[in-house]
Amino acid sequence: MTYTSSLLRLLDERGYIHQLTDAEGLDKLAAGQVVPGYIGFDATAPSLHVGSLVQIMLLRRLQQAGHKPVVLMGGGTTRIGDPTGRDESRKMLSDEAIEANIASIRTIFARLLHFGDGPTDAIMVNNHDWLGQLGYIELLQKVGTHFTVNRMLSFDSVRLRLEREQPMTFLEFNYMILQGYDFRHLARSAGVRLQMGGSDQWGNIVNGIELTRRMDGQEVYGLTTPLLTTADGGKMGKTAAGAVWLNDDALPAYDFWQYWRNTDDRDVGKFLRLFTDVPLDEIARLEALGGSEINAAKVVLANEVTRLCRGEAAAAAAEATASATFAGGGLGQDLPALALPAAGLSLVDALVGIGFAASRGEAKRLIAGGGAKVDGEAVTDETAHIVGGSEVRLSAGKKKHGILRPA
RNA sequence: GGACAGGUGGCCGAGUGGUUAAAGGCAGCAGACUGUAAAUCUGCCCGCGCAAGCGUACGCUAGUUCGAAUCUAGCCCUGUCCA
Repeated sequence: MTYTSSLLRLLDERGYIHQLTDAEGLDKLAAGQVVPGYIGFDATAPSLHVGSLVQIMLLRRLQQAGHKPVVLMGGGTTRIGDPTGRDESRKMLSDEAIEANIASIRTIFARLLHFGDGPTDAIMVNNHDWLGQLGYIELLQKVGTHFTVNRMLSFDSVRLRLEREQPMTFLEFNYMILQGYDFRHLARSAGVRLQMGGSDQWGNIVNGIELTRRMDGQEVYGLTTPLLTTADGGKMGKTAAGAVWLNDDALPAYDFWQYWRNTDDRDVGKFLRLFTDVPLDEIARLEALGGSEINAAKVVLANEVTRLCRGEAAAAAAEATASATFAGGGLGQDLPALALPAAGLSLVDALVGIGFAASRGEAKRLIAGGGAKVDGEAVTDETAHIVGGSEVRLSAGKKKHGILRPA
């Protein structure tokens, strides 16, 4: 359908919309007033990773279209764990750890959203503030009466778990009730009218909408984004080294830049639309590039995403390093580095020390397989020694490069 | 509380006394081909050691045995059914 509100038009043309609970209703609302909308985030780690970036960008779009982003930190629900898609119950975190995580995660939102007291300024809330107050009996009375177990059992998050004969605790089973309550609470206390989230959150969002309608007679809306996978079928944001973290201190900017630079050809256009502010006509031009020319589009993607998440300077430095290292065959200053003692260093120790191999055995296998290079030359002798005294370029495979600097 | 089934390497999943550091698959790493892409083919894939080898590992603990992932007992956890 064609939307009249700038919000839905923007979201639609950049590929954020998977499902809407009431497209017409929301379109009308968004065309006529500032719509506060929220997305919930977990506080299980000190940083969010690339898998959450669609949601963060969605809040950014909301603000760009003149509405109000509400970042909901799951300080309360993190103490429970969302059963969705997980085979195992989540570990419980201490209150202090959760608070510290929220503070750390806040820094990434500060880069991508404008916070403040104005009508379209972003705000951050923590559901521990209201869920923590709730008494069990009170919750059962107020909220429990609006849920039937029959229906709860039919939700994918529960059903799949049962079908796979994976355990699900009562604690987790309650997650959806608390999630639904969040929406109703935010609708009442902050005038929130929209909840967004990944497609796996559909059931939770619908629950919240119904609960809000039943308890308060208030009409609220839901929107989900498509499940993002890479073109080769993998999950977004996972690499060998682990998750691609958004926070500066969780992953070096150069590695973050490289993650985007190595995007599959087929994903370039999609990622540019979702993760950058590059205008659509420019994206259309970039994704039409054929053959190796598409690499130029990948550089734009890497630069833009890094700029948004890590800042202008970090993006420029990462690009300069990549350019010097790959195109120039030289050394960029942002590469991982290791001190090289005057007496030199064994190749094995150098590979382990700089982080290209997790153990000495792995380093030896890398060497034996022909993947270790010193100053661009493959070295296949496990006992090779690197002499000290001058700067050395150390590589593992074609993509991982580092510098050994005389100490 | 009872009966039955099950708990194996990052994941899935074989393995029922020695030749098992444990088949196979996925994921991952490297090589070839390329464009820092994909697909494909090849090699690698617990740790330490130059090596012979040593250490650690099949839910936990104690046993049987020359020898246990494999047998026994107790315990913990999960599922299904019964109460």
